[in-house]
Amino acid sequence: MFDLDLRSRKPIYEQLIEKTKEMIIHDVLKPDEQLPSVRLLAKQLTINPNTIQKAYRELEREGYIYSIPGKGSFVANKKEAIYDEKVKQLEENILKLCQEAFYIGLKKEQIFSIVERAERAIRGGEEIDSN
Amino acid sequence: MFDLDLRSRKPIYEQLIEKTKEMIIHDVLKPDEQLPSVRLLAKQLTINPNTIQKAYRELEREGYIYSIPGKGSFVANKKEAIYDEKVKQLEENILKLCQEAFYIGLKKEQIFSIVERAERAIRGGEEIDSN
DNA sequence: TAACTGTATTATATTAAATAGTACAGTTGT
DNA sequence: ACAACTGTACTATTTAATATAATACAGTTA
Repeated sequence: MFDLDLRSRKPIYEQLIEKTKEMIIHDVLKPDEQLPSVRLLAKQLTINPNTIQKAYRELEREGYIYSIPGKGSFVANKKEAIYDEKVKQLEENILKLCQEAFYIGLKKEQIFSIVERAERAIRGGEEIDSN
Repeated sequence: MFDLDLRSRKPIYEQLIEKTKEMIIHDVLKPDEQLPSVRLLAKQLTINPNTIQKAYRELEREGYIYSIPGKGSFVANKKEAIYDEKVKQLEENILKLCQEAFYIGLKKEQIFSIVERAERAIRGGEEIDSN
């Protein structure tokens, strides 16, 4: 579930934050679903509980989860806000890359074909949604 | 010229590598043009010469520049190879982002409009090339 | 009450990044 | 020949971020 690369140059807590965000955005973790406790997850990942807590603290600060002392940590039900932010961020990144691509001479058609390739890659692995 | 953010969480030498690559790709630095010496650039950026050398060493390893002991460091004239690699890398990144975008529900038309916005942003600031 | 939960704190260890200093050999222009 | 450049190499040290370790406290749950 929370599989992360302990030998990466990227900090563990950052990886954990990213993975958790992804799972929330992709609805792998449902709203109000309980997350594993800091101690349990630390044991499972064989890392320190403080590292987990650091990640959870940041996730709560950004509104992805909420924590109740004594009860546990849960997925926030603010999917719209989070989703909108994610879309905005994606758009920014795509825009930036496309500008770079145009800047060094790629043509619009080349980028369109990449977009279509991405669509096929995704649509191929999912049931058709009829819209 | 080599303006970089000394307070970034990103290592200085990595920033320097990226900036230099950009300038080479964008032809701001021409083939066989001499780069500032490690000592001079270190003084200009008020950082340590070793940090510059680390960046130059990596740039040479990747084929972006070549260094001649006693003479200096120069921009490599392998633009085609570097360019091809850059294009490939850009395509990979765009593909990845588009897959992510499709995955969370964006439509092809939305991404196309982003691509076109990027094109306008670039074409607006350059003379038309007639192809 | 026992065993969970989140939270907080302090101290320590580890590692990467950056600095500092020195040295050696090749190049360049005077 | 000489002074002033160049790249390169090496060791030692400092700094900051990351991660660990060990506790502690309070609320929750069965």
